[in-house]
Amino acid sequence: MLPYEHFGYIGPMTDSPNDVTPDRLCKADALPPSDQHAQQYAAVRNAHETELLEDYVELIADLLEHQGEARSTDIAARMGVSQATVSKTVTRLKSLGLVSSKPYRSLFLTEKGEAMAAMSHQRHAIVLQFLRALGVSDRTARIDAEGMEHHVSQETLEIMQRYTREQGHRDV
Amino acid sequence: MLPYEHFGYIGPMTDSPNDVTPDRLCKADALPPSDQHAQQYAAVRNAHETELLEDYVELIADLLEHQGEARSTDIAARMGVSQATVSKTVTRLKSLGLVSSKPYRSLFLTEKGEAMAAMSHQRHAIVLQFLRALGVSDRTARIDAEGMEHHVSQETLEIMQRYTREQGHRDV
DNA sequence: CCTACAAGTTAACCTTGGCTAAAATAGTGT
DNA sequence: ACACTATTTTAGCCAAGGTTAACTTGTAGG
Ligand SMILES: [Mn+2]
Ligand SMILES: [Mn+2]
Ligand SMILES: [Mn+2]
Ligand SMILES: [Mn+2]
Repeated sequence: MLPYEHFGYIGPMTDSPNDVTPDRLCKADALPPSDQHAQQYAAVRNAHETELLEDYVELIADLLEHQGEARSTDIAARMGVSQATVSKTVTRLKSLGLVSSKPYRSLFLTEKGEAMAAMSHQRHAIVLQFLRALGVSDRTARIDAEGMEHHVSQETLEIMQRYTREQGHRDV
Repeated sequence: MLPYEHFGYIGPMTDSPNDVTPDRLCKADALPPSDQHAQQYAAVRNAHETELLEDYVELIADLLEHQGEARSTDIAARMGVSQATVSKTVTRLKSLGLVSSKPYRSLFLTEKGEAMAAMSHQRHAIVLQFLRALGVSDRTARIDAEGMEHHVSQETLEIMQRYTREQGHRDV
């Protein structure tokens, strides 16, 4: 069931970027202080709380823009998930005030939902364009961006933006 | 509860890397075909199935290396989670054949667990070093890497490695 | 108009990953 | 040996995100 029977091979690689390991070859790198380490994991758990919501509102906004309406059938197809699952998640989105709809009708975003969609879309685009600028293939960049986007801080986003901009001016 | 009341501001930014939008200013960018889009989300769901396991075995390996033993108290402290939660997750890790221990004793990794820990550690290190090479601060890089690592494909990992290596030779 | 079929909802179930509170075990010091 | 403390486990709770199967509603054709 779990896809971890095969561990995809990661070419030749040592622990440090340049092979030599100049100073201390003892004790790899030490663990960060316990409380800081805990905050790292907490940040990840935090991101997990909102990522599905972000993907939903982003997708709903895209459907509204590109097809004129957001039907839960389309969401189910695009998310690769059953309609029942979409229905339940939409209930949650409504209870959070992100989405509005009348029963058996198609979906709309509230102001708050639109704001979240806009932020998510922008962040998603920055990550995707950055990966492409790095040289990642379109297909892979889309897959990686879909997951990475939820774990990229403001600081990193700005650096990615700058890299993409400069890289775009350099060669193309 | 949900931390999405405030939307962290992302500086001035338009949709395309260079501001001008040369050709089509109509219709942003189109949605990918439905089945491809579904595969993106499926890949993310897939990563979510293993990421906690990966973090656990990685942490257990680190504790074994740096402290000589892996006690569930330490794991709980480092993960920022209750001991009961650790106990339950460890049960799952054991049932998956990744961890072994006798009741009330500290933890060890099986062969399989060590293999997973080694892969995860390596991938984590590549992502962390890449972020630092990009110019992200240590603290932020650690936080982002903790989440991103689980969503970075082989292809992207190799590109990150190459970037880090070249960047390391360029200035430093 | 009414009937089929498509679309949406609900019910019942499952696993994961959190929690608290209480019970069991291990280890330590006197 | 025994009692106290720290550690680990268990039990019972919860929410999220998934499933299938059955039910309801909307809509388009004849
Ligand atoms: Mn997105
Ligand atoms: Mn996403
Ligand atoms: Mn890791
Ligand atoms: Mn991680």
